[in-house]
Amino acid sequence: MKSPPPVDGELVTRDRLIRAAVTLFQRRGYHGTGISEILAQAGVPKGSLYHHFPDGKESLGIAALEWLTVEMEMHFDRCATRSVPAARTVEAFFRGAADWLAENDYSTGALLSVMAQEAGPGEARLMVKLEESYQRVTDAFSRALAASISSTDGADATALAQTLLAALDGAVPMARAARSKAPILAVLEVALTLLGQPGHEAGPGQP
Amino acid sequence: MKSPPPVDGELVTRDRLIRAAVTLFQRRGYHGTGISEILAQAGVPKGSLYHHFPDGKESLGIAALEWLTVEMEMHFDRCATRSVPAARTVEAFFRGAADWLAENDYSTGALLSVMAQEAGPGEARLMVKLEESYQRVTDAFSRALAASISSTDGADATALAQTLLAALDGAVPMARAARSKAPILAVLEVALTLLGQPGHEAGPGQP
DNA sequence: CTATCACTAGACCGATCGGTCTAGTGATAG
DNA sequence: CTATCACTAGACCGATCGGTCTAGTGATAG
Repeated sequence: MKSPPPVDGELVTRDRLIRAAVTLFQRRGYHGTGISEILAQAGVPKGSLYHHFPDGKESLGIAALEWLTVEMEMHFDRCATRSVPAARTVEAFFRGAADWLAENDYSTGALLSVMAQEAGPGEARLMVKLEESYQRVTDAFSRALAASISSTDGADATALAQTLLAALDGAVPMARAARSKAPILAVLEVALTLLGQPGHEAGPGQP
Repeated sequence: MKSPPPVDGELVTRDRLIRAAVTLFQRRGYHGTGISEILAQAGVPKGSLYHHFPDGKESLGIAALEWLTVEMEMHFDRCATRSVPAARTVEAFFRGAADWLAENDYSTGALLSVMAQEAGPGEARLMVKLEESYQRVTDAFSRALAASISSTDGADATALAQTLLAALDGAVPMARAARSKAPILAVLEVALTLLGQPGHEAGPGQP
């Protein structure tokens, strides 16, 4: 082994590719995004892509999913360790998505959801990764909820996390089509009634 | 004007194209489906496509959305006129989606949701149609729910319809990735608690 | 100073994309 | 019998797709 990564240099190019892939796949979907667009956005030549991802687009898709999954796991685990009340976790999650959509002119979307709907038998590895990612994100969300709901009602935290994640994933394209936060906020409102009234739960705030 | 449509002959080719487009867009998304695949599945030559849809793929996408929208409006309006209880409407809707997914080996998806996430500024007409379709489907669903819930809780029927539709649209790709009905059924379970307990509402059944 | 190696750079590839265009074909109107 | 018209059929188009391959380049190890 020669160059033990100069800490930059190795990761920078690879990471730029992943970040560009995440952004563009969210905007236009997996099949709707060309390799050349990713290259242009990342400012990287084609040779570098196939050096870092010898298996090409599908591997890049998998890396994009991994990146987003880790990002969400960290977010939810932060909520969990701070014992953020479930209602606040959900509200922040939904409002965050709505704001982020608005800031990007409603041109961005839910990565897992688009990719899961586009992937076919020709992208078997992508599909496997999608299953794993959904599982990990749901688990992390569920842990964040469980930290505060103990037993608010009969539904257990996993089913609740799955439902809320699905509701947001479904509301994002609605908001995108309507060019408005309204669908997400409407869904949030209903979701909060599911957790007991909006602001009524106590719980230690963030330090 | 010469041939006033022989009732068949005009519609058959056009409809075959639309049906093929719906099926394939659901499976692989809009950008993931090539014109040639649609042509092959419909058994129609290229010339016919551009005769019936001079504006090409985007028009076909719009026609596919219209077809699905009408289909869903009819379904929900049938529920409404028969005064099917809300819980039963929702249960049938979710279970129907789960069964249909399973029957198709989890290769099919939610048309509005995929297309809304893939459409960009280059497909402006598609985006406008998507907004309209979401609106009409939500309205029809909401009418079906309003027929029986009067005021079950504070949430009005429109917000509820929007939420349940979003939850299903989000659960479908989860089920697809997991190759299992479980995510849809879990979401259904939670949804039913939102409407009062699963089977507890009375209401005239179907004649 | 030299050999090695990770990585960059982009020319080039066949395949497929969505779309156009010309030549029929066959039923109808007169 | 003829002209018209909706429609079919598919050859053909340039552009772009994802992917390969060769030629560097520059830092490190010895």
